[in-house]
Amino acid sequence: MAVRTRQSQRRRQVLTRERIVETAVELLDAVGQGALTVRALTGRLATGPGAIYWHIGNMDELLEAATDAVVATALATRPAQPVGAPQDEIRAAALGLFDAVTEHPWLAAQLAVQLTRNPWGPVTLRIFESIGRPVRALGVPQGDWFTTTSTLVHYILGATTQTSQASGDDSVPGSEADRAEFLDAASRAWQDLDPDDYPFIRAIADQMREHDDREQFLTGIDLVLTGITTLHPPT
Amino acid sequence: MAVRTRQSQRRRQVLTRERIVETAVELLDAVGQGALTVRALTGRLATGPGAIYWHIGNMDELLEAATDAVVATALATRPAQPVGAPQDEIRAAALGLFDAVTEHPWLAAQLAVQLTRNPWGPVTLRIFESIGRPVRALGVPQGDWFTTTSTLVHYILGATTQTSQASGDDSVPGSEADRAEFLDAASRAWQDLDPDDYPFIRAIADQMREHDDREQFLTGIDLVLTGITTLHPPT
DNA sequence: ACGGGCTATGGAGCATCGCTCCATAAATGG
DNA sequence: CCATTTATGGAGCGATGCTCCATAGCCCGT
Repeated sequence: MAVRTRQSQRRRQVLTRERIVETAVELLDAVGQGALTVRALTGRLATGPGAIYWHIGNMDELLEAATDAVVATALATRPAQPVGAPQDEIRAAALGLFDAVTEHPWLAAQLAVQLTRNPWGPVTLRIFESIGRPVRALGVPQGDWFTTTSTLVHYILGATTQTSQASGDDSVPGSEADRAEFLDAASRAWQDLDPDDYPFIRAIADQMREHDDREQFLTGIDLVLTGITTLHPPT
Repeated sequence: MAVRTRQSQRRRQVLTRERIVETAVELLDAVGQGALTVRALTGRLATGPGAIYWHIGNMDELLEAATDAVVATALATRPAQPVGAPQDEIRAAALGLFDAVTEHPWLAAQLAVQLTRNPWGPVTLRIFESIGRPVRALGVPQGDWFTTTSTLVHYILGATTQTSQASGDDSVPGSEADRAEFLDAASRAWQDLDPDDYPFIRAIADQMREHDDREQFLTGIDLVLTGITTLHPPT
């Protein structure tokens, strides 16, 4: 009976919520944001909508689960116990998210949407925990833990959501040449703006063309960290 | 003929891109995010889809135009010439956006989505200009204008997109009592999390229940501003 | 061994969406 | 006054998320 029982745990092993989420991520990675439909899922999984909705309940719920899965692996690369300085912990977690977004172009939009629709969902919670722990280790007084961590998380999410490949297609990450071309076009467009309405944009058009997203992301992190350690000097 | 010409400028004044955007904002404010459909628009404007698509081209374009309109008025409340300290200019612009989001609940999701889909669209440009000008006045060296402003804008957008009414309905802003109830429930849920997985979240559950979004938003702004003035001390 | 009850499946189909097409009415220009 | 252009609104297409339901597979008590 032991054998029967072990087999029965998976019935015919056809469908699991886990397997659905997994294929959803595959589909999102391969074809892009707009291609994750229940029909595409039924095709890949050789089943019908009823079977999927038995496990998943909602399309938004599936997207949330897919996002949570990717974010979890992105943050799980760090060891459980902190090894370096708290600042490095924060940088590592932030970069984990940043790289996950560049690797999964659909993640940026999903992070943003779920941040608005369910501000304290599992994804936000996970990120908050990963950033909050080193913030605590940073010597920030307990009364400021929440606000300080919020500031960091908000910056990270704002920056990662804007850092998406600006290619026409949604699926392919876009080559380096495409990116250079895009930045060039944008920079030129900025030069042509109305000097009365957009003097500042025109002034930074050059910097914008030559900037590196990842490097700038880290600079922003350090800027916020500087603010934190200035307001709360380590004892 | 002059009279004819003046009349002809507006034909029968039935449809304008401006009028469509205006009704779109009304609809979004009244019924909520998911209720802005072309059919709802044709109903309110007593016309057909063809007429609307003659002016608008795309549903996303309409949403972008609506967002841009609201953001423009939110930022336009400030005088053209700076009157106070650069820090106050930045706070004013940020609060303008913050209040616009609380007034138009759909704005948060739209800001987020457009930030990912079109990172350098008109909306982002407008916000960048409003924040960049006081950043320049802050004495930040020219080479750091772009990065510094980016950091601020990213924090502002990240924070405003999370600050949405967490009510079930999408339309009504949600009463004060609803918010208190929601925070209470969330705080209690956090207490019940696994202590091994979420020690930090559990530790800040109390602060989370009692926090004020707007106040915390401003604290975050000041934190970033502290980082800026620390890295770039005013001469 | 076997049959009732629960779990899970996949297909048919519904309501609704964004959007296109097109006949045509209104304004313009020669 | 007519030909041309501009603008309109309705019919309808393809596709979507999701529900409903007949039924197949599995568990368990007898």
